[in-house]
Amino acid sequence: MATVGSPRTPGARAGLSRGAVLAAAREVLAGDGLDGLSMRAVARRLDVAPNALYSHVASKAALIDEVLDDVLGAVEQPEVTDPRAGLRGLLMSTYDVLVEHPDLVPLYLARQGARGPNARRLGEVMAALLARGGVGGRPAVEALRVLIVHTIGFAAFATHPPVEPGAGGPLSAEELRGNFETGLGWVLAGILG
Amino acid sequence: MATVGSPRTPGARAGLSRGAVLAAAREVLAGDGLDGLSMRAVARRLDVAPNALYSHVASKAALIDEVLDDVLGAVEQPEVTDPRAGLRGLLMSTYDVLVEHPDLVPLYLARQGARGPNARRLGEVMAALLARGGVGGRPAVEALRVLIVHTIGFAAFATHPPVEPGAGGPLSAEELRGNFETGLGWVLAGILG
DNA sequence: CGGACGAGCTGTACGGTGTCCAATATAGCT
DNA sequence: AGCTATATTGGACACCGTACAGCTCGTCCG
Repeated sequence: MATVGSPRTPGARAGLSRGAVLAAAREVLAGDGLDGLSMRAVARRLDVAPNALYSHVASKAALIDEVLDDVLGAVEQPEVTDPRAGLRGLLMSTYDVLVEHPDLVPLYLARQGARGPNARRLGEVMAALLARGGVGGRPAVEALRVLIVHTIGFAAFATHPPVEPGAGGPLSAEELRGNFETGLGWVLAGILG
Repeated sequence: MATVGSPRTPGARAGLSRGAVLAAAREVLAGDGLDGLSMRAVARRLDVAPNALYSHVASKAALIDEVLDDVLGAVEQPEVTDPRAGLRGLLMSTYDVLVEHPDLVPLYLARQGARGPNARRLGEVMAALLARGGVGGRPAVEALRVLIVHTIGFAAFATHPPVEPGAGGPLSAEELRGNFETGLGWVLAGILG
């Protein structure tokens, strides 16, 4: 999960750390949902005054950004070098990670993905796979965008299903995942020919 | 834009109406952006106490839901009956409408589309087009989902561009629209064969 | 060993939010 | 005219994010 510890700076009392704040935020999120995620709630969970958080995090938005990127650290990077299989594996893993954190998905949605080092790393891996498949430059940027949209968007559907437009009962997680993979196949076919 | 007027109920003072509240909310949104959209701001614009809004709208969430569905009334319904052309036209129009309301897009994103009558009507039209293309039942539901995800997701990219992963300057609105249409073509090819 | 430094944390406070309650004003119907 | 149902108000509650000043304490320098 790639949470880092602080390297013992001078004047540091025993208490908090950036990682602890991050962890507490994720616990609050898991327990009380997105609406329950407030600075005060995080501080309460750490038995600390709300302002104390600001020694470790610039703002609530920054906190959320860090949580989002942190979670992406769990995405498995494919060992295959075949573009289609690699992208499929990477994005399926991304989808799985997102679905494991339902409360975070609307946040990814609202921010169009994360922005930290983990997210950047994933973007680079995807770009490399595309390049290996002969897709580079502007088309690669476009393809990347379609893939990311499809993945986050579908994770959102899986975690926060809206009203079903047609008919049929609620879909199981497996069906949804299959649905995602099918659509992913279409998109990859379009990208890689 | 399909805003409705109230049919003059007894005891009604000259003032407000559900439609007026909706309109004021959209004006605030256009003027001050999403962050500026508060019940108090809407009330201020109507020269009215904040609580007065609650006579016409159940909650802020309900207000937002109605605004979202309202905007969808501007989507052009295709006259064509050919599934591919019809879906393409419908979704391109949806994309255009979404892009015209940048501040609303994150809200569509967060709620996975709208839920009111306009949204339902669009869903039915799409389902009918799919059925005419020989896609029905569960596969139609899946296809619908992929299409909606692609459209809203891409509108989000167009209106709130994240950091570009690869390289190249910022994309123009036309390029983005073309990018959307290309991806849409891939998806439609996958759905309709 | 002692003092200074600087970071972590707290108390307090400001301006904002969504929304509930009781009370008032107003329009239409009988 | 009186009644009733509704719209609207004033006030309040419980939160929110976060800025500022000050205290506490570990660490380092002299």
